[in-house]
Amino acid sequence: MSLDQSPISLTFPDGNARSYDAGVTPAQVAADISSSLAKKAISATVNGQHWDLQWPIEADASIAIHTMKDEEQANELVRHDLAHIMARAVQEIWPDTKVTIGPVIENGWYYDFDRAEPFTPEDLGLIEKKMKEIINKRDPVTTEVWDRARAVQYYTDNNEPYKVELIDAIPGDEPLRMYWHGDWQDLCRGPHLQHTGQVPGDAFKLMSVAGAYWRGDSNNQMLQRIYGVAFTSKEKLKAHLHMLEEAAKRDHRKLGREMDLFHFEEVAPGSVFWHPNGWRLFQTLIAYMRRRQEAAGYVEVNSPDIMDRALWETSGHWFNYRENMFLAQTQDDRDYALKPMNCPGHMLIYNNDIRSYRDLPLKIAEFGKVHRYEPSGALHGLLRVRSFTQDDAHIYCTPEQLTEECLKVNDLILSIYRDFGFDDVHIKLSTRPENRIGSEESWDKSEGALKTALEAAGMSYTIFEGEGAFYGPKLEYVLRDAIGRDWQCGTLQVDFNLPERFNSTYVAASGERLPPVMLHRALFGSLERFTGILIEQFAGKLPMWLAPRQVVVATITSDGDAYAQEVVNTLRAAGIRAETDLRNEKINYKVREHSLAKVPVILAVGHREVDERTVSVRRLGEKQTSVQPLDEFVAALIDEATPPDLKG
RNA sequence: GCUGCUGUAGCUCAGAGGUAGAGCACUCCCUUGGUAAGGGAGAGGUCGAGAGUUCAAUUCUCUCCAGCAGCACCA
Repeated sequence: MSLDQSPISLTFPDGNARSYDAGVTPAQVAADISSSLAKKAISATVNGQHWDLQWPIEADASIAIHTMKDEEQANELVRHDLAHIMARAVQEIWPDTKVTIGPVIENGWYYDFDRAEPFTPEDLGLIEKKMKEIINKRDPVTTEVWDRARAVQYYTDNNEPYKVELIDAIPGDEPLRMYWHGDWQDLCRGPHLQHTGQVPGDAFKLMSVAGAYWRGDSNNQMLQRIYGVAFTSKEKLKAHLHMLEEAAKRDHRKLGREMDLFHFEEVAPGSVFWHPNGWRLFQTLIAYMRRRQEAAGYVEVNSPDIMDRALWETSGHWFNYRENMFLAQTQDDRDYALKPMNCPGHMLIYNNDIRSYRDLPLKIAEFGKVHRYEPSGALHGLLRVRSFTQDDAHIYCTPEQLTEECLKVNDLILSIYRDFGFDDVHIKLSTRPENRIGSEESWDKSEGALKTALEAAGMSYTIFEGEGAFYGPKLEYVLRDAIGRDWQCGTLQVDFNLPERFNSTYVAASGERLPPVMLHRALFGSLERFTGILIEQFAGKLPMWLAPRQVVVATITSDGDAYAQEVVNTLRAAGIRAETDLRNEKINYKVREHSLAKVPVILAVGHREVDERTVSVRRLGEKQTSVQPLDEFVAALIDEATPPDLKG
């Protein structure tokens, strides 16, 4: 762009600077340093911006030249180039396919196509083969800047309507960048590699085809999306594929069957049939939460599952969420609905008495089961269901108490997550959505209260504009699990609206009747979902205090039956969840079966144990065993099985 | 809800236009065996549901239901 050829100074990461003519490209700079760097270079960072080797530099700048050793830049370029190479491969095989967009994502990329015929799994093999051919051609990547009119004309002529639409959506009037790999061309921000041969041909894999809406909008046409994963080396690809296999082994749906925790039926899609083992785990969680909430000053209530339409009209659910509610038809000409939330019921409990400022904050908790008609495609094991139990609570307080109550909830949530080994928690703050009730003023206040509390607690958070609930903004607590996946669990919402809709008041010190502020909060969120998350977090190997069966006492021969029963009785008396296995099977068989079912402790008893009043202890996942006196073992296990909140 | 795929015994899966098979699990018998599958016998299926094509459908076609992956959704 610049006409003058005045020298500019480029500063390298080691602090040295060199002088070049304005308009020099990183490729020229690399060649100036060494011919081997010129070959190996993949891109540059110029003034902190990821920069194509072909882009000119017009002013003084800092510069770093990247090679494949720079993992972050290399991954981005490899994935981005593969997106283009895949699109080119697809269009070479099926020329009538229209291209749309193909961004880099975590571990890989995807590209969305419009093609009448669906891609089959076999097609993926064809495409992959073609991609490797393109890589082997080592086609140089070239780039030009076009003005919009030319770009629009080009795509119109080439029957690529999606690209035209994309250009129309790019704001302003800035020129557009075009990229070529051989003859194939795409509109693209860049940067890209020097040539297709810089992509490692053995470090990528096409993973799946699925539908995806054009521009993410379900009103738009559905396109076909092909996902790929790519890395800078074959070893890294293998490691990633291995990690996926490991994650699949943690799948709570699979473990739920193996551990005999729950199942689903066609007659109740999205609703759980809890088996004895699963229900024990579920109840252990509820008992824990009940203790924590009681200690934090909550009172527990229970409200009806089915309530009249009138209530849901008052709360606003009837107008905002009726599509997603289960309705109950009866012979008395009334419309009922299964509760999708507990809050309206709690409003009625609040309103059933005259509340004084002395009663506030009033913290009403309920392990209420709610029903929501979730879209069929959303259902996923325990993680997304149509009926679930919330550890729900509503805190009624004065405006003055609001920030402090938010802080208390925040502390409680973090403390509880730590008890389950979740130390890595981040927070999302979702603000007023388009569809909402209540005044701007009340939204200002409630969003402000959440921000103030977070800042007072020194918590960092990410804002999600327009993602709040229809009645108020919300905080969402997101856990990162053992293998780096994020799970949204707890939530805290401020609500000025429901108290107003229900005409709720409290008597202030002045004698005035004032509306309380209300907090909605859930810590586990959905008990069903949290159970699923725990199963995946621990890969089924639950900590002792959560394990539904903590001990199985397995006999080696039937001579040990009486003693085994005695051991179980002793354990049960000590509050341990223990069972006998007296079956006529070999100890190997029993050990295998209980190990697969993830029972944390197997006690084998044979002649020696009977004679010496000991147990042979085998821990889940350990090969060696240890023989211990029964009393000693029980004492140690009691300690280990004590829930974290009850430990001294 | 949308796109694609799938649905056969409790589980994991094979099969084929002529009303079905394996392994494990289950029941019984033998076996009393010291830390991840001892041996034998037996029982078990309207092949997801309904309709259509056909002499004949579990197999082919259509509709519905459910599941899986992704998208959209998630008060």
